[in-house]
Amino acid sequence: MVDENIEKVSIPSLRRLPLYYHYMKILKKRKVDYVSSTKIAEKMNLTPIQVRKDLSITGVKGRARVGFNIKDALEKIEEFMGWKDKKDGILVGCGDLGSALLGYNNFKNYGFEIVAGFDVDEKITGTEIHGKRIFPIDRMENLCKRLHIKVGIICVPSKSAQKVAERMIDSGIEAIWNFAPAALEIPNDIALHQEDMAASLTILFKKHRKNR
Amino acid sequence: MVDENIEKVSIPSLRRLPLYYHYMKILKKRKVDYVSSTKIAEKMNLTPIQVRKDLSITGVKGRARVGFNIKDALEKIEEFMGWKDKKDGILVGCGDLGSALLGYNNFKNYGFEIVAGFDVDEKITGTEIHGKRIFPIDRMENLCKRLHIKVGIICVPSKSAQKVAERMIDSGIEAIWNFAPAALEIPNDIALHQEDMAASLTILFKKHRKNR
DNA sequence: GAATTATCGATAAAAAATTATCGATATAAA
DNA sequence: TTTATATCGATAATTTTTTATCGATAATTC
Repeated sequence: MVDENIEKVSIPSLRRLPLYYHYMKILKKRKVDYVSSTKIAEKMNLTPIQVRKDLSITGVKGRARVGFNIKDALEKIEEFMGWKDKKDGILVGCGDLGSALLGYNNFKNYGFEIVAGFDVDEKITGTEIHGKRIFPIDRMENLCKRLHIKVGIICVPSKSAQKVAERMIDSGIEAIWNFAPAALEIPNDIALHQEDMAASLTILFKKHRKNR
Repeated sequence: MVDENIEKVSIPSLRRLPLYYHYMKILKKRKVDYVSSTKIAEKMNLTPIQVRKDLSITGVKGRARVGFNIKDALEKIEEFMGWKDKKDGILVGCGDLGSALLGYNNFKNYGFEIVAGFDVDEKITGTEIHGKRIFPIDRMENLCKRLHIKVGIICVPSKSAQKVAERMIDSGIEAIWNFAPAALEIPNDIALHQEDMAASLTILFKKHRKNR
């Protein structure tokens, strides 16, 4: 059931589900057992209907007059979001942002782990950052293929991003998470998610303007 | 015209516009003068119609059989996205991610600048990170009010995020960019943009699954 | 110079996402 | 025990977003 639905869920829903999850995590810590869609919706300025609809896709069932069992809901969200499947990834470009991501502790909560970093800078290759070993880029293909790594994070400057992406694809990477402000040209069968600070900032400012 | 439309543009459009922008920036560097929606769409696996529609909201006009003048389009996108208006912000939580953002050079391309960082850790308050001064949190209200700062970035651990958000609001902050994996409860008139690694990762993996 | 073609932009159609309605149900109050 | 109420979940309506259609236009080819 989940396996059928995961293909049909909308991106906005995928962005909202983690919010419900974060909130329910807090409630669980406070020993709360149930929460209603009304309550959740209030907290995040959404409609209860939307919250119910989003939650329903995970397969969790609510109880009339009571709401959703928090333990169940957390479980179902984790399952649906695929956070229980372990996935390894590599990161290229160990500058400030790359290093920060290498040390980002929350990835493990979502089933993800960065197993190694790559960089061109010989001053850092051979060292460790946040406990992750950093290799020169020409080691990428071998390492990825050997460990069957399918996820790559790009944190290099824009002008090198395309080249790195191509190299990742040659290394067997099938999903690219791009933090460089660059429009990558990649084959249709490679998954790409663009993390765009420009877009984020603009969305924030747009909301701000609307509020005034 | 832009002022009317900015209220009506969809979030997905706002996420796509920077991609067109990045791509056209590259073309401009290569001395290309015109590009068609067909070409752009091809590069990023979209439809030409969607590209035209997105671009049209910025006010840029294309030429039949030729496409869009790149210089004009870049200009119009910058204007429409509000990247020409200068905005200052502060950042709370100068750990790995916070520090990386303090040193993120691209913000200035989008009219944004972080003018100061705040932290509880006395080992770093009083110092500078990437040239930005770091203050203890109790200085926030005074500084924000004095400099009329309206934008705040949260990079603290989840459990402190709500408290920091409230403190920001008390300090006059009107737009919050939250990097902590926490669902903030804030008044309706405060703009909030959640940067959620959990959501991003999941969207990436979902795309990946679909491709296989 | 006429025919062909690529592209735009306006409008229409289709698809997707959000919101509303309402009967069913479970708890609490009378 | 009965009544009132909060909530769910299914379905319907609405709104928003995406995609298709098509005439107009500008460059290219014949």
